[in-house]
Amino acid sequence: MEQRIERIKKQLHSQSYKLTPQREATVRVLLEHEEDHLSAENVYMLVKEKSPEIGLATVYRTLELLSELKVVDKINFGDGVSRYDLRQEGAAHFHHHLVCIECGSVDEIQEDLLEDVEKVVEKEWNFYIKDHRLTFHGICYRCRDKKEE
Amino acid sequence: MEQRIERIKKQLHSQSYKLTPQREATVRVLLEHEEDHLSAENVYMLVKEKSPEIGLATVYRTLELLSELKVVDKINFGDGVSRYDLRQEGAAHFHHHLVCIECGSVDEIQEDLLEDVEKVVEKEWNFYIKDHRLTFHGICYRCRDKKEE
DNA sequence: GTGTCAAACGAGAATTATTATAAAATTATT
DNA sequence: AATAATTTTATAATAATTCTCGTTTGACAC
Repeated sequence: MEQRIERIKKQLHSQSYKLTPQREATVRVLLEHEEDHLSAENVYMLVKEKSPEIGLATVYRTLELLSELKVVDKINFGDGVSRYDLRQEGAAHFHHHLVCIECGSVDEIQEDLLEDVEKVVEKEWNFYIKDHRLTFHGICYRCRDKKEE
Repeated sequence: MEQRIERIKKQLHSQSYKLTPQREATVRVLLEHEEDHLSAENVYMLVKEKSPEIGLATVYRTLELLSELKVVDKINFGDGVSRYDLRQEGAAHFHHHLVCIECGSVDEIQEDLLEDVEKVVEKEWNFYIKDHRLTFHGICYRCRDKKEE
């Protein structure tokens, strides 16, 4: 945890940004909820518990900044809210998501899976891929189990 | 064109919805701009040209309805606006997109490409896939050509 | 055709997420 | 400690979308 914060601090400094207490508090919340897909509002409320003086705009700016630095990914599942997801350190590519249309849960797939597809796209469409977003909508294992009962 | 409208009309009727003049005008705009990825505002302005009395809320309501019926897909490229895309008739799956980070163009890939990936996901994650969204971000062939000049 | 009733519409208000603004506070540096 | 630049706070502004509600329309029975 401390090491990751330290590395993020260095990353900020290398572009002459500061790791202010507000930014650190925000990063800590993201690290503590790595599994989740928090909205800006979610992050705001969680940060407020530890640092009640923080403003919503600061959280937005911090998330925007972290997004630019590729520390987090800003994603959108079509529910009108942006969600922010910590990138795995050293991950070349963005991970995928499984959104359950029954219970609304969002699971992550860290494996790449798209290598072959990307080769085809690069070749057939002459498109130089920098990043990708892949989301599956369907029914998760939990809801499937429930139905069998 | 007329046949597709006729089929959409039947689809609406089968769920006891009406194809009102406003709805028909909206569908016509979508058919005429099948290549594009129009926002609700875009659609509204185009429909207004032919049917100036139409209201913005009606366009939103119609797009929402068509989205429920799977006639259009509501997509979100992360620019804060929802876009609406006609589904290919009979297409089992939603098509993919290539978003160029230089010129902002959006191209479509109609081929499935994900069959193998989906098999893996269904099996390994025990997830029953109903639909998917796949978007690549990168540099399109037009911008690549430009750079070589 | 006319009456009826639910569905759909239009106009504008309301809501929600996000961004901009400006004054005050903080930070690193001298 | 003073300075200058960055960052924060609080609030206002904006933009996309949805809601409300009084009015209109369309489909069907008579």
